[in-house]
Amino acid sequence: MSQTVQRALSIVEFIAERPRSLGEVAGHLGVHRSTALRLLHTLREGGFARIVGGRYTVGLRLVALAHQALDQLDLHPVAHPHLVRLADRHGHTVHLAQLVGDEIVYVDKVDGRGALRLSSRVGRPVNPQTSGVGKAILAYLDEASRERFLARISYQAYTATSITSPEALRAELARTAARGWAEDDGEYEEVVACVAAPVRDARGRVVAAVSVTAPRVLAPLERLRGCLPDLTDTCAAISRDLGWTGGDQP
Amino acid sequence: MSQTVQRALSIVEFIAERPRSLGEVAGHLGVHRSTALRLLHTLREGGFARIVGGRYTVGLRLVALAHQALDQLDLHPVAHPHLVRLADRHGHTVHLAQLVGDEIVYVDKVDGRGALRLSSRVGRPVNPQTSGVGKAILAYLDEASRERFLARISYQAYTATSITSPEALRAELARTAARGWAEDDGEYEEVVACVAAPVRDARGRVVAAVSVTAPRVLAPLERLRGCLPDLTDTCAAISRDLGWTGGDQP
DNA sequence: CTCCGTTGTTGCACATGTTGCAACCGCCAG
DNA sequence: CTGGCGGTTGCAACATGTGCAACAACGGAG
Repeated sequence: MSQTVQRALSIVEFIAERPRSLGEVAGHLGVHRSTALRLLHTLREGGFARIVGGRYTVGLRLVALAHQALDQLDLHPVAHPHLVRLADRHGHTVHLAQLVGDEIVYVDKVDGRGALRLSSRVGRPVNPQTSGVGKAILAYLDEASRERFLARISYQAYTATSITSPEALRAELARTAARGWAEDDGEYEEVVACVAAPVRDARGRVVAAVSVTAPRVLAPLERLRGCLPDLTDTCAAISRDLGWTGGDQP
Repeated sequence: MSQTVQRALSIVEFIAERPRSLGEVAGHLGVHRSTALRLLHTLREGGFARIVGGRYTVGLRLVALAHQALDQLDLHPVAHPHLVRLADRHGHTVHLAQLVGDEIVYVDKVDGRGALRLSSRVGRPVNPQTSGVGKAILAYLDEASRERFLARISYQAYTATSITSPEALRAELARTAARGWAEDDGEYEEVVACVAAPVRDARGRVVAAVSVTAPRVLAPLERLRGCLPDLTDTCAAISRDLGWTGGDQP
């Protein structure tokens, strides 16, 4: 493991929070100012950091690489037009989460029309047990993979409706599989609800999910359930674009 | 300058192109496989790389940091809803480019409805002399800044309509300033045209520009000019959201 | 205007972290 | 079964990264 590279990556994380001075970076890393300066120079030269008003912030080359990486996921460019239309028809925020390796992450987000913004962020992991997209993916994993996920979950009680045990989550996933869609009824943030449905790849495996999400004051769960026919049609269309040929709903 | 960090960043650039094996990474850097392996392990641990099917590709943590960085730009979250609506009304791709330090970069892009995709990419620099957004920003820079930009441009003739001299560019920028908008008539890619207008910050300085862009087969320049009232209104709205209070068009 | 403290920067000696090597393991094709 | 290839690891050598001391610039207080 490379200590120098770890330091550099740690700097990038630190300056992404908000612009930072050289001294703050040196303090954060616990190194001499001259060490921090050299690391920052190298990050700047590579486009991963830049200086604005005497403070260091993230460089635009990193942003370009991130977009390049998203385009490589295959799913994002295929799904994005569908998500935009779905968000447009319902006026609510739409998320796409994908199973990437052994975690589920948000890979796209299309904002709804309202002024309220949801805190989810592309690139970040999903809470698999509280989020609609997490449950919509977990419900269709093979048992061994699913149990590995369940074993890693902390079952924290974020709100009164959070799922707090593996048994309760298994029951919820069984319900999800039976009806073909998942929901989040304020289980992570009390004021947010969503419905979600799975997306299949060419071989019929569930690799992603899409959700329609809104603050409950604007759209309680019952109202979001009204989006389900359109949502599951959208997921079927994305699945077909990925080469899935199954006739029934994904 | 840190050689080890340079190597790590070079690895991230290399694997962002497409997934790469350990041997390819070692060959690209000119180092031993064990050296490349240690660097990749550190990048993986920091979330900047991951393994898929025995090959290394970009990690999702980098994607999350990029979105965080874009949110820090102040402009992107403010402008994005306006861009989405503008793209929706016209059905064409909309770009937002921002003056960041001493370069102009694409910071947002909302795809149009057609199947054709434009090659522009968020995070990447703009060609200031061929692109509408580049010209819309350059036209309003103070003379010293503008001349610095003009001095750095290579004036390559990408197409028959490219601007190929500083004099021609100065004339074009004067026209842009006089009429309040810029255009790209296939100057970088012959098949693409656009119109663009400037965005001002709270102090009235032009800090960004928005363009409506389309393949010429779908929307020749004359047709895109029809979008100009809506485009300049949108830029005025974004400018007001940034605190600009000038009464006339930006 | 002067002085002091803070921040950013640089040259250099040296400590240490990085590096390549050799060997190993697993896999696959012949 | 064998050989080649790719991924991995322990270790000694050495090349690089590091902290230190000193310097310059800047801003604020007196």
